[in-house]
Amino acid sequence: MLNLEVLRREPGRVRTASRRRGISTEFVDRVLALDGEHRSLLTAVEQLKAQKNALSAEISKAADKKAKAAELRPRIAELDASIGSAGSGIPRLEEAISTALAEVPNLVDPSIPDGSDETANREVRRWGSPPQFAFAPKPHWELGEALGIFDFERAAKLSGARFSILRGAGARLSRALAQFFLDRAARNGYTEINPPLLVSETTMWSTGQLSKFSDQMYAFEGDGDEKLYLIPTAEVPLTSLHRDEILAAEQLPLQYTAYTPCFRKEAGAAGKDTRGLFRQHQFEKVELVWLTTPARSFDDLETLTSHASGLLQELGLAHRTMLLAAGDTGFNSAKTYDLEVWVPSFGRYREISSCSNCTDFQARRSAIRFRQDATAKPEFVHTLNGSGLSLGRTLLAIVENGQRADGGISIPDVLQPFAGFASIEPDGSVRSR
RNA sequence: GGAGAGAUGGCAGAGCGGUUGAAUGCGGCGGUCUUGAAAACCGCUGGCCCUUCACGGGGCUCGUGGGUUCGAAUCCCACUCUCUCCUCCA
Repeated sequence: MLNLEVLRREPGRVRTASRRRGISTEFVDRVLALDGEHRSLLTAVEQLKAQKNALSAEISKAADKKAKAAELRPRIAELDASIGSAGSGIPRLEEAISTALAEVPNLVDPSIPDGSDETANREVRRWGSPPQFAFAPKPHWELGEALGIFDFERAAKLSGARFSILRGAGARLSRALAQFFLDRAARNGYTEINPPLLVSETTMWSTGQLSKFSDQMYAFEGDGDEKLYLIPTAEVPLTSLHRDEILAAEQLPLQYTAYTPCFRKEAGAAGKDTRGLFRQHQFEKVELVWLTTPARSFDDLETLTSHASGLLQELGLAHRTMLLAAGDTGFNSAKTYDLEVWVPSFGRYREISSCSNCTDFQARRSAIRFRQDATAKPEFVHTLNGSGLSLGRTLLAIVENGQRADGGISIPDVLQPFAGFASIEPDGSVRSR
């Protein structure tokens, strides 16, 4: 959520950032008008309340409280009436302001490129080069089905389109990836969390998934009247861990990681990436989250991105780092790097990780604050998140990039100790070195 | 699923319906003392919002939302959460 104060003080900055995202700036004047009205009513009501409180104090100090109360009652009743009429509009205004504000995306950082879509994204780094095959490479769904390590047909039988089954060496490889990613996360200072996969509406709202993206998520009836949502990413529970807390500056940065399934409806993605593992309703991911201070959050974003990129480097997968243009940057984010891995069947780089600095946007919604020192006023932390990495997409990249002429798969060296094998043979069996 | 207990400031823990935004202890910050530290002693120490250049002034806040009252942490109602016992269970 945007800071109302920034809107008041620097409406021009808000307009500029919104225009860069390609969204209407009409809300700026609307919110400012509502805010002005709200504040004048508030001041009026508070003055009346102060008068009333003064009269009550007079009663409490009087020798004969009953008599004093009787004497002042008519004046108090008058004040009550004024308070009621002056204050009646306040809840409506507050509601209108917060609803309007909650729908405005984060302000984009000045350092990111202009542009309304992904064609304007800027490539900032490239690592490795796509493998050259002496044969016609196959897509992972063909390889995987032939090897018996992926089964899309039976997955469709069980659950419908956009579900997958990993089998034998495929399932083991996926588990090895999780182990590898978590192992590296631990080395990089992340604390591993095993969070709930169903979270409350409040939690979804506070990380900015609601109310804008409810059509992307699976919802269930909870015990009370609050719905429960299946997490679309572990960013949600990890970022919310310290909701409504005031942290000490020495605690920061906090780095968390979690290996979880993620669930997305993929509404609006009809016809896109319909084959293979690329886009699924259920997938697994190791997520990396930081809670940090405003002073260092953009440096921390570079570190976080390098952690994700480092995994691809260790796996020997060619990839590039894209700085997203304003129009392609997500709702919560001020600045996002996407990592794109080379996928032979697409003949191009495809997203495998997205690392974002959400600045104070989620922290304000979630009330996650810190104190510079014991006497300082609490300020909002900055939250960062990135995938490190998506298991399905990494798996398909390994299979496609590691394929051999005979249809077998070579496993990256670094993964072999975790997997327990060095290759998958054409018959689906595994072989150590 | 059944029965009971509770929710107060960073923590622990008081609180006859009327200067109680809240005793007391611990913790934290500042000071005195000390070569330094500890101990001891003194002072300060929640959050949100409005207003003010500032000093300051004001409102809200004792799980949440209502109600009673001139006045509620204290009384009433509803909800949420936590804990204990029984039951069930991976």
